[in-house]
Amino acid sequence: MELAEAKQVIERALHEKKMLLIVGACKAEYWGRAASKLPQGKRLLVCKGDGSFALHQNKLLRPTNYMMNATYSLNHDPSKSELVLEARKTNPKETIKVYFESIEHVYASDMDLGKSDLRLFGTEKELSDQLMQGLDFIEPGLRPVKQENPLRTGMIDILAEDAQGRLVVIEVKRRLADYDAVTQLRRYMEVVKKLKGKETRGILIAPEIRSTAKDLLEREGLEFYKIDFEIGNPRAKIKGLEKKQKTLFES
Amino acid sequence: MELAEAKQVIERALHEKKMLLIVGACKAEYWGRAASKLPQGKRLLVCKGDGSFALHQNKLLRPTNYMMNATYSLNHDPSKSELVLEARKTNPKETIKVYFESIEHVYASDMDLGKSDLRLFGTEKELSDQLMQGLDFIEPGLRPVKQENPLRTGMIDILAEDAQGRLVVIEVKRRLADYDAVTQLRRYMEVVKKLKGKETRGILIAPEIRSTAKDLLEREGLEFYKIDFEIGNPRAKIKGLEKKQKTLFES
DNA sequence: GCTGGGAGAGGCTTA
DNA sequence: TAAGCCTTTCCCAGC
Repeated sequence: MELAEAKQVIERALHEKKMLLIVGACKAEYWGRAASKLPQGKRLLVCKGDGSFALHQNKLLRPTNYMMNATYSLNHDPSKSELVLEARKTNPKETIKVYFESIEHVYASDMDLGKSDLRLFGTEKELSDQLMQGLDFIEPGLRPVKQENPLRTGMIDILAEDAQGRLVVIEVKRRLADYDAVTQLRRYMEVVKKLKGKETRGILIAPEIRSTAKDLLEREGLEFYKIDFEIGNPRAKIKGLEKKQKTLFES
Repeated sequence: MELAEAKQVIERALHEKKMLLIVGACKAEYWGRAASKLPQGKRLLVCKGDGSFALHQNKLLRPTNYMMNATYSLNHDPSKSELVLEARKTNPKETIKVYFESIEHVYASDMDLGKSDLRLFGTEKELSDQLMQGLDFIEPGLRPVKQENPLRTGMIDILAEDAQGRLVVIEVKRRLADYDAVTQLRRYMEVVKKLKGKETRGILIAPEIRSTAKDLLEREGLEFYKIDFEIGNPRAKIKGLEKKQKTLFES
């Protein structure tokens, strides 16, 4: 395809905020939060109606170069037989230059910008909501008190109270809990204990826990419950639960 | 475009590991680590040669649905006038089904899978390499001992020794350091202190630090140096440095 | 607009 | 494979 011809199509597509696809041989340079150089090669460039810019190779999910809220300038230098697309943005200031040596394919589609209409199920918030409905299945008399309790240094997922009137800090993870999850829980537990000046427990609820994280958790006298939840529609359904070690306060 | 015709092109492209682009009206369902439903709408589907699958709307950088290492099955039900592309993978087990009602455009390009040929500058590793060249500009007599020192629970970016022979654990961040960066540093510092049984310092080097993180850092007696570096080619250049509070061991 | 934190994070490296 | 961690993380919700 002639570069001059491609330029026409591209300019029009960008102006009309269409979904623009370009397949061609190019090199690219990026300067902004970091910097990068991409040598010559055949690539796919996708420019979306909202100013999203993504240059893809034929592997991996993520683009090699990308930009949000880009504004474009397009320049064709016939003497160098090169079509240069420059994407810019401010805050932070970034630039990507794509130098097309040849263009194999251009396609522009009038696609609705629409709102994000994806409905996602099985998020951490959903799981937390479900737990707020009741915690008796974990332990009789354990009842949720407050969800998303803000502390200076983070947010307690669920604050609860057990049958003995002790405060229970609950940290929820929708997937493999790691070292950070446990240090988070410990931190919140310590804050609450200091704040309220009474015995406080810390419970981590997750489908799984990393071994090193489990070690720390046990050393700190925190509790872990393995939760088995079904990703459902419209909400996560808790299928099972398994206690992984004794409570500090159990004999 | 006829669905039956599209099916031929798509099947061939997938088999030949070409970069495949499909623009069409579809709905989609995902089931795996979470679950999602995407109602009818015009979208772009990109299937790459390495099995990367991404369904894009005309906004945002990230796809609404995606999968790595997908294997495909394609089915055309003429009675329902529907072309169904199913992407599957195991570990974890995931499925995406895309139901095409109509297809506006299909394009397949024989694009090299190649190796990742992007050269990126201004990474943390680069910054760390630069610091390994010498730390005298931070403090006279401070010298790097080891880079990327592995611990059971993580990696020390730089282990150094100061003029007094004390071990210094250095954590480097290329951008705003957060609470986690400080807990990381504290963890490594504690491990080293216990291991070596002698006075140990912990230094965080970053262009900026979050206020809550700074609080923790100061409470823990750790040190923060604000680094000002220029993203260069081929390496980050350290332009300036500012000490943000006194060392524990200073009067 | 900036800030904080989750994500179906992705992707890389090493044990 | 699991663990740990960096990323031009992206993205959203809250302030």
